[in-house]
Amino acid sequence: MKLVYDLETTSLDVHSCEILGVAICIEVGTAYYITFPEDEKGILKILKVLRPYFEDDTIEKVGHNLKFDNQVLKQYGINVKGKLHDTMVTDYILYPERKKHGLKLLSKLHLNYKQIEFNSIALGKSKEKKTLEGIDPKLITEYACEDVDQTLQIFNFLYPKIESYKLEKIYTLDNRLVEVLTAMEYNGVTIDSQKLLKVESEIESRLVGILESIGKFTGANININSTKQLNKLLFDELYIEPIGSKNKNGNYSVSKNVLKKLETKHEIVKMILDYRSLYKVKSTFIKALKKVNPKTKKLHTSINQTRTETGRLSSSNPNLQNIPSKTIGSKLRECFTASSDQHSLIGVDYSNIELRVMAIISRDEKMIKAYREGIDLHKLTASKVLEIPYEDVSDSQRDMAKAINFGLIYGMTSLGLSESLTNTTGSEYTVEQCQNFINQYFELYQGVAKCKEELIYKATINGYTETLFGRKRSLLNINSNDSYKRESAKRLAMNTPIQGTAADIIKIAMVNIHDRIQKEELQSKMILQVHDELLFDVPKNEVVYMEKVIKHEMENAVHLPVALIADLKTGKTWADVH
DNA sequence: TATACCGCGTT
DNA sequence: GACGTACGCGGTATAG
Repeated sequence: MKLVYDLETTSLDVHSCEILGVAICIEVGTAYYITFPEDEKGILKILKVLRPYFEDDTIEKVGHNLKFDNQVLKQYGINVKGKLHDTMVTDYILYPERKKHGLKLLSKLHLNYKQIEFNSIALGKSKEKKTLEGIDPKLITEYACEDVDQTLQIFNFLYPKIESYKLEKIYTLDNRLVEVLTAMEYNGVTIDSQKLLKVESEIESRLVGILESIGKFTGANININSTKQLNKLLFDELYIEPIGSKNKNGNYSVSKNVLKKLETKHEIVKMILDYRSLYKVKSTFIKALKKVNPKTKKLHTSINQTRTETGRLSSSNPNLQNIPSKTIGSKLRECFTASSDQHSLIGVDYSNIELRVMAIISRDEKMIKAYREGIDLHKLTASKVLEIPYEDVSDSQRDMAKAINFGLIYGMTSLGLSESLTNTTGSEYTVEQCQNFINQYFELYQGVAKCKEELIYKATINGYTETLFGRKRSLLNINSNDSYKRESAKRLAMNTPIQGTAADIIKIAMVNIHDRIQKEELQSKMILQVHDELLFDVPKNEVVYMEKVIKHEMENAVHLPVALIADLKTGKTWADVH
């Protein structure tokens, strides 16, 4: 038996919404039984009746976006147990290239059924604030029961495809991850708001200072944030010679890279660059960290499981995966703290996971040997490409090689590499030099060169590319007549297996760590994932044990020809442990 | 008000 | 004419 359910709530905020009703659908043979409490006051009664079923781990659960419903239930003290089948996740696994996986859309696409639209029954002016609060229970009942019925039908339609597309491993992994992400979102992260305000005022005063300096060269109220106004100022009024050509809006690019090249032409350019980076921090990141939930006093991000084409997770409202880490960024990461004085943060990241995956997928002998012998791969690359002894590789030469190694993962072209090298090393590299580096690179790592050709060939035949665990991404443009589209698809044929396999691996580790925490009834909490990094909030008496658990589960998530290494740090703030 | 585009933070 | 992956989001400009 499977229990299918769908909650209707007063809002999308899991920490402050109220449940208006629960639609339940149980499949008995081929007949469905659907119910929904029409009496608003009956909710608690209904939940009481349903609780044993929700918490019964022998009953499998089916739902659409269970991460939401299960958080709401948790808010009501119900911990859902048992195997989860999420139709949103299932559709994503089958069709990751489709950006949307909403229930109504799936109903139309897969069952050709037109569902009642939420907006047609909900009240509210702006579309963000629509609510079911105060709506006739009969209407909600009709709506909710249709939702839950369609969910089961979609499940029955999609589930067999998982097997026929050989996606069982990924299906199990991603659906088990639902429970992990539910807990992570629900836990939230602790923000030191006092410190945040200090950082903000510091930035504000620096911004005021810079604006004053800039004012000496400009008319009254110029808006530095406007690329159009900046064009007028730099190129028309200050007669700086522009670089490159005009974009489709008739402006020259005034991006960071361009401005850096213009820095020597006028002292205002440096000021603009400083202004930009500070303003970005204030307008984007400080603002984001202020979204602490007043009820829980935590910052709750949304961890999206169905938005990327590679299998990675993404984070939004706010995005906590792009909090700066360099220079000024460390100030921001200091604001992410342990939840109390009795807790610590543990930060852990996979060392070079994508390059290790590259070595594994390509079975390149030199790469594998280097990792087995603990040789620094960036240094090795530098020594071979630059034809100098391994011991003589300088830090900047290592940086250069690192950029090449990364470029490889992204499917570098000589032009892209020269941009990147000029950026990361600060000195100029011609396109010809870079083409030479690339040639040297593939000469050195012949297994990688061969693997690249194979992956492209396979994608051409299959129309898709896949990770080590069988996660697929279709590449319809791989045979396109448009060479730009075709070359782009070729890069994806190579990049997706690497990025996606790394994503699969950390997901496996997350599930296993979460299982340990549950089974051993530990109080530690996983609170963030940033692609190759995990962050935990840990009671001090569990620190030593958790360090062992986390490191072990990450390094042993899978067993492959190249070992995985997890570097771990414990401290008070995210800045300490990164 | 909605959409397009630029720019930029992370990996 | 562009020109290395994957994202989310803040800003201005413009269309309706």
